[in-house]
Amino acid sequence: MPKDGPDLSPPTVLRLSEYLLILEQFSKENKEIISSRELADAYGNNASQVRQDIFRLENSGRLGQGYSTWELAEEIRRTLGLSDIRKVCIVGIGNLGKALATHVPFSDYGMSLAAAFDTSPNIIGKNINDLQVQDFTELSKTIKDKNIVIGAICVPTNVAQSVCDTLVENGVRGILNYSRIRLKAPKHVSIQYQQVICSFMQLSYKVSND
Amino acid sequence: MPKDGPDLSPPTVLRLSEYLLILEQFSKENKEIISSRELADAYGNNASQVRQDIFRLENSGRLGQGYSTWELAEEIRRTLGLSDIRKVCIVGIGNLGKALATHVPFSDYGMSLAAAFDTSPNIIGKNINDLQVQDFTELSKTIKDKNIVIGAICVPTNVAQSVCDTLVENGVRGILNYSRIRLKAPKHVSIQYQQVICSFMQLSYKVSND
DNA sequence: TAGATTGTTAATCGATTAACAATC
DNA sequence: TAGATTGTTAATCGATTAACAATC
Repeated sequence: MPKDGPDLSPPTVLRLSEYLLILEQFSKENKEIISSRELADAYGNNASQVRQDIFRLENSGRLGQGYSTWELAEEIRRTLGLSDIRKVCIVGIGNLGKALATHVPFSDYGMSLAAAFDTSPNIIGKNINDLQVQDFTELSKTIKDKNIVIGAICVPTNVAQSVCDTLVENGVRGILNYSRIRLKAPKHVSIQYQQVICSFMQLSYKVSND
Repeated sequence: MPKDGPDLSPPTVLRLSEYLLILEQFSKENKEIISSRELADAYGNNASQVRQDIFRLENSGRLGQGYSTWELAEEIRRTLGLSDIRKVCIVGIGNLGKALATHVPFSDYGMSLAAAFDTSPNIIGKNINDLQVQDFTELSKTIKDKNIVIGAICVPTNVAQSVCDTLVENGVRGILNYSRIRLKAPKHVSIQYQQVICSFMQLSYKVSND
């Protein structure tokens, strides 16, 4: 029983987060029990991998009976650290930042968008979802006061590194980077790259080769 | 010498596309030669993996001398199918679609944004980067006429599947999905999921566990 | 030349898939 | 009960890392 300590592999963590969206869907359709096979069909992998992923959780289904949609979702949430509402900020409220702020369902998944920053006077003070866009100069204070640990960088490439530095200085440990440069940050900081152009390139390769 | 046929693993394809951004950077700084070590340092992996990735390409560097920044970039582009300009469309020109249309540097990486669609009369006819947003009803004809093979879905979740179906019917074989549902499509169609909330969840896990 | 660096094979590591007893 | 399904170990597969001869 080597089942303790949180040490899920990155692919497993990614899939768990994606299962959560699917479980949400099933939940809405009032499906209370789901089997590894059904989840696999919805996801596009196989039942064995689903069970292997769920096996890593602290506890899970009922032997021989499938998983309770609700309990499984709850357990995934807990494992991903979403039980206590995690606070997030967005830096740079252009089209992209605005899109994230308005369309990402933070509150459905144990997070809350706690602050948004920009430097443009046209944007500062505007409201997005009951949240007022703040001046970038207030970033340090706000992040510390509100205990924000995750930040999305949606600023132009040339200022991305300096925004990253400021975030890190003030205690942010998870960064979603939409700029096109590779950021330098201390090892304790996790960076997720969202380089849209790279996704298009991957598609180009696939389209060329089958 | 088992070096033919295009059969790069997904992680390798992803990294190659990311190397390309880095090479671009070095190129701008007039660095003409780059070693596997330098590239690895910039990327954040190790020289061995860089060489292994490049080894998969048809040809590459000069033994003992490093890689020509320009030639390597060109070879990656070729391998990813970006030599002949690949045409792309975006469906749904809300904040997100607008952000992609304006900020993704398609033309720097062998692609071209050839069409954009929406259903709202407020948006149809507007110009983005010399491109006029078209009525969604023109999608089928336009995609076929212009030979568009890649599409980004930036529409609300409830219509995403039907947009996907229309794209596939008209010959699109690569889809970037920004909606929150899992799309059903024939096997010859590649789908890349860009579920932003999942990226945030992955960060949450990392932030919780180190 | 000697030091640096690639191309390429081999070794290691990790992730996926298969299998099946235990359970409901 | 019999059929379905999980939990978990073992087997397979693939990706990363190490090593080093060949080359400049």
